[in-house]
Amino acid sequence: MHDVARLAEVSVGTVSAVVNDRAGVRPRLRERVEQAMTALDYHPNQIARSLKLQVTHTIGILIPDVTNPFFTSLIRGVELAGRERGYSVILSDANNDLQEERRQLSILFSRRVDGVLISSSNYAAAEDRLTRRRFPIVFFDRIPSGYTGDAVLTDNLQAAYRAVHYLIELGHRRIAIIGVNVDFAIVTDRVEGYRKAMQEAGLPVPAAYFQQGDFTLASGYRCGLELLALREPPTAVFSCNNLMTLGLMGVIAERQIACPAQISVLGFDDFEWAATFNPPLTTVAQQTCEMGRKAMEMLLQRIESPATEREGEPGQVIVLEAELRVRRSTGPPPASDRPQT
Amino acid sequence: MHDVARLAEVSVGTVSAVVNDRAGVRPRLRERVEQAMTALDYHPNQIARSLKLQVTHTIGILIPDVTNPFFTSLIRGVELAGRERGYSVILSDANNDLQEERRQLSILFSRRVDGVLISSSNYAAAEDRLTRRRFPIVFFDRIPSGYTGDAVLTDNLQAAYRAVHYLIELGHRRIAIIGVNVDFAIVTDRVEGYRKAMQEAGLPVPAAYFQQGDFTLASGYRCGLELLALREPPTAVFSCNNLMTLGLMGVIAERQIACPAQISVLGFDDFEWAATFNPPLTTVAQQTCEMGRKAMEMLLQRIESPATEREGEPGQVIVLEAELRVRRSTGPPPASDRPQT
DNA sequence: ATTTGAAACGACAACGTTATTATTTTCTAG
DNA sequence: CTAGAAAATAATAACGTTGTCGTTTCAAAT
Repeated sequence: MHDVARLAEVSVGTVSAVVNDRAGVRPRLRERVEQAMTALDYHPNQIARSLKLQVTHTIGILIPDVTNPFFTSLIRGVELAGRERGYSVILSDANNDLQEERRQLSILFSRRVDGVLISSSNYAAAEDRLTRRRFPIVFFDRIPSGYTGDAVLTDNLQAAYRAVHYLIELGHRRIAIIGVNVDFAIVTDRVEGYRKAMQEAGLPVPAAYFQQGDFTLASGYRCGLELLALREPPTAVFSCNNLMTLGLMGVIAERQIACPAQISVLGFDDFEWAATFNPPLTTVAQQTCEMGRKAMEMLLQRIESPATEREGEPGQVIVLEAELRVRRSTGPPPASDRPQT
Repeated sequence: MHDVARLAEVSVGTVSAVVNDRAGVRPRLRERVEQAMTALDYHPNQIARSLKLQVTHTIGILIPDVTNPFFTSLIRGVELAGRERGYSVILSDANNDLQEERRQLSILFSRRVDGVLISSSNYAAAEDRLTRRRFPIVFFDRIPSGYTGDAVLTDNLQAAYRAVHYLIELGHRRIAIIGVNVDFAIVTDRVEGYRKAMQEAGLPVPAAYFQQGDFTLASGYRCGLELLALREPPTAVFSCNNLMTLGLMGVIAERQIACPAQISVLGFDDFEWAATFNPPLTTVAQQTCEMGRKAMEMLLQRIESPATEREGEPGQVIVLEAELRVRRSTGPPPASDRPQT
């Protein structure tokens, strides 16, 4: 900057003024400065600027698994929204590890990110340090129960309810679910939606139809195995996340069980190639990219509103609708299992 | 830091010394400082530190598409390697857009990242500004032809050659390829491997068997459509990337063509659920996570070696082997198409 | 021409660190 | 005990910006 100032024969203050295009610098000078900048290939040092301004225009995003397509689609939304307003994003993959999540959070804080977006592997980690300080933070998707701050999530209960209801309407009576044994609304609500739909239809839910995975493909495979080994296997399965659905489809293909003829599969989470799967998967599609976008916008709004305003405000929650995408992994149950009418 | 110093009744210099645990501070004082730090919940300001040290311990990674599983797996490797050495990563998704790539690169530079990892959508953008300055940069995967600096990539030619050779050994004679019309070694080498295998076997490659996609699922679908519409459709298809393979599988399932009985499919790029696909996909598996890791390590090595050393050194290139994972989307051609022996 | 008010510009102190230099304390040996 | 060396601590100038506050320049009005 000093070099630019010297070359253009102005003071550094003036250079700063043209960089941030503040009013009050005469066209002639401005031009001279701009020429000097390109001549020297000068790029303002954002680090120095951050130090001075106490603002980094950087946010951190902390997710449990970068390789999960749900999150990558979401990241795209975050990036897009951030880019429009000049924010960069530091990516942290907690790898489903609590310790790691806490450590990453601490690093982000040290780097003075202006805020963080988080899909938690765990609640406490985020809560203790950041929210207590009224640090701008918004949770999305995996929101721990009991959290009352800013968040954006899908209407999981309603979405699950409708999905299972659809299966019931197709004539299924023996419907299993693959859930996850953690205390996130994302899971409990989906299970609740399932229960509600089943209960309304007067359908029983034997304990064996209630499987617990852990979000991974392998666990979906394992649960599928259990379900198919049952004396009375389900005619439809509702799987609570994308990777578990894929695992389940793995067993089904392996055992050469006809889908949907013998068993219907309906999975939560859509992804680009769900439609080219064989059979094309019926899914509950969340607005992933939109979720990322909304979460980012919410965060930026918090960041850019003065701290005093933040103080009193209650947590804001955005709920997105999900869409049932009927493809060909669901169909009526086998004739022998149809309810007599 | 001043507060900590005041509370511990020492100078800021001493606090700095204990934070960076430099030698020469007596145990008694050190303890007092540490107590003060925890009492005030002090976290060193990395921004100020970066400004002073002229080093950010941050690298940028620029990729063409975050939602592509190939890249996400790679990102994981990058993160892992970075974490071990205290580096954070700023993610930039160029979205396959040249303009955007250039802009993002400029932003990364302004943020004074210590280096960048890039899988290019385009060559010139990266070249002009960064490499000319001997800025630490390593390319991976999508490396523009003509680039001579640091890079890590798969032995694409060999991998493609072996894949196609495998198809030929199965008895296929009419083998098509879905490539991409860009000047990246990643593509040209795969095509070259295909050609080499075909030529060696004395097999013809009609122009119609040579399709051009653009890395996307939709393009794979489109190319598949073209191939199947041929008067003499291929009995096997070699697809040059994961999304195009998925698109191709889409058409095949839609048209109810038996795979592998009627047509074999072999795709470049493996992914977690390729094995649970129906049929399980035969793929060429690159060491994605390892590629990320290696690229990061190479970059960090450049960064941490003094600039003078960097000057003369020629570009370093790491070549990784790929593995052919035979699953069930490939098999012998239909009986009518078998070569007479 | 001179005054006057506004608009342009420059000097300089921060921002939170680190590293160098200067100063004080502690220890060792005569 | 005290001189001297060695070790520990303090003071302070950077790092590259921004914004405040004087000071200068300019254009219009007298």
